[in-house]
Amino acid sequence: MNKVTSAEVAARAGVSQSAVSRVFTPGASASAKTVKKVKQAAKELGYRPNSLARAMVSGKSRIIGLVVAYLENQFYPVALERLSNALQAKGYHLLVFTAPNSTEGVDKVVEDLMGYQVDGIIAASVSLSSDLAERAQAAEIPVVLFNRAQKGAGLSNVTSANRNGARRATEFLIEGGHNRIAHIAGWQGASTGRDRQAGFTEAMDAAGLAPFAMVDGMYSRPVAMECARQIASGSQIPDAIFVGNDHMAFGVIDALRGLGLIPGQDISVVGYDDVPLAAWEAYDLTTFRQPVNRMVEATIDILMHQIDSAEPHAETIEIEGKLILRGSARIPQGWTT
Amino acid sequence: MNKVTSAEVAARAGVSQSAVSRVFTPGASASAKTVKKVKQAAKELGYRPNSLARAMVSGKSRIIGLVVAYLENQFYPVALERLSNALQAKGYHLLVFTAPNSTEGVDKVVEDLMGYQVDGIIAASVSLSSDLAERAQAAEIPVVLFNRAQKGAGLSNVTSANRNGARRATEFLIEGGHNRIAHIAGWQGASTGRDRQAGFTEAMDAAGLAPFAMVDGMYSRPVAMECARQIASGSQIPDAIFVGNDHMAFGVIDALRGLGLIPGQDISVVGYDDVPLAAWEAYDLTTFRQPVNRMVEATIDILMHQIDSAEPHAETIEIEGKLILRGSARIPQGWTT
DNA sequence: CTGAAAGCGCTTACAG
DNA sequence: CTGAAAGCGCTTACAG
Repeated sequence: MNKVTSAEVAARAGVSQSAVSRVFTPGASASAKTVKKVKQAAKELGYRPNSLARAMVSGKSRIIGLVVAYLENQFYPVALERLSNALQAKGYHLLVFTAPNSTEGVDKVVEDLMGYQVDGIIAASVSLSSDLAERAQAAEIPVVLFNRAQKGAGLSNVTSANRNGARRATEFLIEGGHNRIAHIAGWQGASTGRDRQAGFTEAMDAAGLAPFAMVDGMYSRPVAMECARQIASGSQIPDAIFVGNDHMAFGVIDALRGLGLIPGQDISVVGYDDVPLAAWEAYDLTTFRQPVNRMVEATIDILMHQIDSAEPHAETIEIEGKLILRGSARIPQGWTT
Repeated sequence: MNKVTSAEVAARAGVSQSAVSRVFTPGASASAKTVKKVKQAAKELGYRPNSLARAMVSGKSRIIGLVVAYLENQFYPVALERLSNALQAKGYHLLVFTAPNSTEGVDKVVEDLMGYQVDGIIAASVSLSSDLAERAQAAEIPVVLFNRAQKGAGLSNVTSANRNGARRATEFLIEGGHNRIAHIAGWQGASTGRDRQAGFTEAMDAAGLAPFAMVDGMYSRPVAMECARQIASGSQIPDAIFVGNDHMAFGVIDALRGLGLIPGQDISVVGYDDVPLAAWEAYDLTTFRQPVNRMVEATIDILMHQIDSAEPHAETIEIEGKLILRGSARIPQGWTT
């Protein structure tokens, strides 16, 4: 007994194939008697509706495509898990495609995804070519960029308020009395990297401070470690480093300790994201939290809304985060919040 | 222009719909002239074959279902990424279902998966009811348990040689001169937790040593931390702790440090997995490596083989790992490898 | 409420 | 090599 079909169930239950279909279609009408007979027969045969056939005729696959570049940064597995849970609760599932972090790579993968007739696409930490963005729109499949902004492509974006957040993190450092503040920035090829750097610069300018150093850490642990070593090895070293994300900040802390410097004491380190590891004692990282839960909710809201509405339009959502105080950075006198 | 179909391409190219299909079906025959006309028309229209329709008629969806319980333990995101990459290279994709770590929860999710006509299922770190295992077999869909063994259910298993590995890790500790060795075990409801504990016990017995303590850490960070505090707070404390996996070992190290103990100096800590974080300086964890790459390869081999073969049978693969020496545990004199 | 029938977009024998 | 036709397993008007 390989695949059981609705026709077989119908035969056994003594009803038409349409009746079986109705029993398994939410909202369709069937008498209590029919429902009972069909459910009974279905159970005996071990029948489940074929989701693929259903998708073909209804035009809705209830599959959402997720494109991710790398899961090394703990922020993404966390987001993936939340996304999957929330989507499952709504009867959707995630078809996962890993992609190289290049526009061509992502484009190829998104095309594949479109072939699967996904109802929507979430692209995490990657960008699409504008050509592909147009194709997706033509195919009427909603795309939302998660944790990445891309203006003008007609795509929806969900990010935290990166510029604000970075500004506030930097202000925290300034108020803490630091005045040799360096920034190991997020990848400048990504909106998050640029926006956070802009926020840093804004706060420094407002305080009349020049950055001690400002380099691109590429969202890479080894690169960030190397940057930290360079910055903190000279005759004069910074008294604080604002790092473009937690993943790099962990590397920076490791590098600093390797130099004999104690974060939170000799030098302050602040990250961005607040991944679970940031709270672990080994790092105890002060960081600006990106509210993953709310980012996930917003992403799903947009998707669901666009799937339902005939005339979808791109939305840009920025969610405010908050600074989480821990031990890796000196806390200003009387600092609240 | 919403969805472009093969019929539209056929009309434009001046050939039959079947011809279009053949051009896009690997291995089907079409003249160079036809191929050219069709490709041209397809490009103009932005046509891609509908994978769902293809799956329906061919009976192969080229989708593999992945069931995961939790992504907190870094071992799983790493495995997920490798799995996805390797599968993509073969033209398959991962439909991800998150499941509560209970048999009922997993069963429900696997049923959903079967509804999607997946070509195979990978269940990572979860178990299936034997009832469901039978249903999967009846439906002829191969299931492989990743990092979990379950005998007698007729399912394939891929694990590392957990018992051996744990024995070797424990022997390493014994040869290092430790004699008050505790074990904070992996969850005893899981084969990995039990097998590693068995390996620990085996080595201890062989050396004529009684465990200083042996408790179930449930693969949970907070539980493991609490265990470590209890074990290391008395008047006599262990000189070594073998921990059931890295994820717990990080918590154990944090707890120990909180007690003023320095891992690798005052007390040795050995983990199991060798996740990337184990190599980071903040933990510098000596651990027994589970070869993820080879586990992934084996998983995919089994799946591909069973998808192709008419009469598939369950396979059980155990892959040998190796001890990775770092700073969290004292190294025996003259220890090699 | 229910059944017969059309159709979703493909692949694949079957003739030619 | 190529086209006409059947069929994959469903949902959904359409009559009754």
